[in-house]
Amino acid sequence: MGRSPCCEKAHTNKGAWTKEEDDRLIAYIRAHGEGCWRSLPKAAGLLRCGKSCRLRWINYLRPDLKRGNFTEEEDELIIKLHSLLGNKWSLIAGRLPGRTDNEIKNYWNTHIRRKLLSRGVDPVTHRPINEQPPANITISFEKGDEDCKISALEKPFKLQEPQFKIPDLNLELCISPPFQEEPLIKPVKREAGVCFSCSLGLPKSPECKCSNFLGLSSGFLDFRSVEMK
DNA sequence: AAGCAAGTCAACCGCCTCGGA
DNA sequence: CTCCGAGGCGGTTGACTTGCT
Repeated sequence: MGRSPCCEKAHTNKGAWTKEEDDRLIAYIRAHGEGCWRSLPKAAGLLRCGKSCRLRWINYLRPDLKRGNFTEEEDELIIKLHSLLGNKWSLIAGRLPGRTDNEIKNYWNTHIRRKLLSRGVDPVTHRPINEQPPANITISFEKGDEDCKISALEKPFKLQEPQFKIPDLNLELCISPPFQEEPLIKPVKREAGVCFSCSLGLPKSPECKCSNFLGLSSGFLDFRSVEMK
C-alpha cells in the first residue's frame, strides 16, 4: 500500500487563488493561527490541498511579507549567502526578513543569475567563468571512496583560498566547524552576539555593537555564523 | 495591430526529514 | 527500532505580462 496523498485531489481546486479563497484563508488563520495544514482546508471551507494553503499563506498572504523590488543590499546579501549555502533557499530567506524562499529562488533565477553572468561570475560556483578548474582534483563523497579520503586530507587548506571553491563543499562548510588542523590563519575567538551583517563582512548597521570579528574583509569567514533555522 | 519570444512569478510536484506512535 | 503522517524544501511548470519585430 502506497502513501496516502496529502489531500483528495479529485475534490480540490488547483491553479490561481481567488480573492474569496484568500479571504477565507486569512480569516481562518487570524482566528485559529497556523496549525495543522492538512485539516485546515476543510475547517476553513476551502477546496484546496493543505500544502497549497500553506504555500499560499507563506508566499503571499503572510502580513509580514515585504513586497516589492529587492534592494541592492539584499542582492548582495543573497549572492553572499548563496555562495555559502548554495540553493538552500529557505536558509537564505531566513536571513532576509519579509522575503520568502520562493521569492528569492525566483529572483535568483531571473535577475541575479544574469547579474553574475554579466560580471563574468559563474552563478553556480561563484568563480570567474573563464577560470579553469584546477586539474587532477576529483572529490567524491561516496562512502569508502579512497579518493575522497585522500582529497579531504590533502585539500583542506584550499578553504583559505578565496579563488578556489568547491561548490558541493559549501553546504558541508556551513554546518561544520572550519578545518582546525594547523590553520593558516588562526581564528580569533568569536565574541558573543556578533551580528549577521558583520559575520558576512557587510557594512555595519547603526545598532551593531560587534567588534574584532573576522569577516570577509580579514580574509577568513566563520562559517558557523550561518546558523541553521 | 498582430504575432512571437523572452521574462516573470505563483503554484504544483515529488522527495526528504522529523517526530510521534 | 520501525513505520507512518505531516510539514518543509527545492526543482519545475505554465499562465500571464512585456517587449520587440
